[in-house]
Amino acid sequence: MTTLRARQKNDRRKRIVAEAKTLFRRDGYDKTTIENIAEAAGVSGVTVHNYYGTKAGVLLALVIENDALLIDKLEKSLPRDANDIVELTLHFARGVMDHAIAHLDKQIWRQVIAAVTVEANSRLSKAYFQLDHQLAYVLVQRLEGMQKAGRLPVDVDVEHLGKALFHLQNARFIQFISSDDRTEDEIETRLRNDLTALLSAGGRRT
Amino acid sequence: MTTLRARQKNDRRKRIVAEAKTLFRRDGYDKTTIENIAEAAGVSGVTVHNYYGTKAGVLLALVIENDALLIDKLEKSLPRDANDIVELTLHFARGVMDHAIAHLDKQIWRQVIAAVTVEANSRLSKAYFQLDHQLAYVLVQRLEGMQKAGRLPVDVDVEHLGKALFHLQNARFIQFISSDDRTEDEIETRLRNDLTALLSAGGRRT
DNA sequence: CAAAATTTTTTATTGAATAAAATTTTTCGC
DNA sequence: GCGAAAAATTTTATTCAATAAAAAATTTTG
Repeated sequence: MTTLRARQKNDRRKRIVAEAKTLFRRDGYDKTTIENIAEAAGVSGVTVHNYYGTKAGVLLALVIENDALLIDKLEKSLPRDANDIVELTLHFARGVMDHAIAHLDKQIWRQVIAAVTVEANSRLSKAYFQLDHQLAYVLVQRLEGMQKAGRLPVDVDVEHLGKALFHLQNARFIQFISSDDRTEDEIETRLRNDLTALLSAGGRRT
Repeated sequence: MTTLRARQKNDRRKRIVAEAKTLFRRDGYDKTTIENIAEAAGVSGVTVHNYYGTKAGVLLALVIENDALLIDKLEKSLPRDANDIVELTLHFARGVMDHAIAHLDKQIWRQVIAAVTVEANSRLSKAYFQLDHQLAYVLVQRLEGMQKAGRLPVDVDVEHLGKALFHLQNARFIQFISSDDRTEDEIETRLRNDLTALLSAGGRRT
């Protein structure tokens, strides 16, 4: 049995997040005030604070919703028969960037990254990192597939490899959003350079 | 000829940054107010704003000062005769973490990362990224040395490799400061795992 | 239906950030 | 050196995020 109280709370949460997304997209993060969001959602400003702690908290909540979709999307779109690590990772990186830009602009993504860093121990940040982890695992799974198909040396630890690739991709993603005029192509090139350099540096296989 | 005005301005800058460092370290970032800093430095709060824009701006200014020292330190301490990439990078990472912790605590470093992300286009953030770039180049130089000494395949692009290694190290550094109880050893292990996985995944050299 | 429990709203305060006006200090030509 | 002009700081005022405590409203439960 869901009590009335629980349902109302849920409704308010939904309204707050939905209205926040609309306002953030329309007016930008800075120009949207907590009061604006509260008014649009039909609650008081303090209630927004009670629910999400900070303005960035509201932002994180909506990003987390969207990112859950990204995982599904990547799980479907990431090729299972990739020939090499580079192409796999670049495909992954494209998926992440496309998805990000489709939902929020760079200025707002910078706020997201800042928020999960400063409030790294908050409930919402942990949820965010949890999703990052799942995202990295999509990559790990594909690498396992490649290893089984003999396209990757058997002595490679695919879990470590997947996480490393994810980190690299993430670093470049942050670079992508950190400047308004850095293009996806530019970032793709850099990531490709990272990967080819690293992979070619291993050398001397027996 | 340095005018009196220029000298006074310089003095004020120095006082603000020095007092801010003392206060941030003693009371923490959040509990230190701009007014506290201003009072300690003998100026008005608005002057601090005029000089550095934001509280985070003051923090960045002092971090930039310290990071210049880090570059010198690493340039000296990073071994020129490293046998492999892994040991070189781990040494580098240690240097960065040790230096960071020696100057400010993790909570404050989180503010630094957040600040350079949100205000990615500000003067101070650009200066910060510039130092990051120089830092990465210390690594690049060592790699060049290794390549010349025949400890690295000649077809490896050391500039790309150095930047990639730096990014990876940086990602792990951010992870290091993101939780108060993550140790340097723990991070070293993770970075080692990243590197060995990536380097072993390259394979099939002719 | 009424008391108890829960939640939201109201009210108030602190501090960052920003802008404009007022004041002080330095500079520079004479 | 003096005084006007220029430059910088301080004062004053405002908006908004964040937080806390008290008050009010609503739901739950016996």
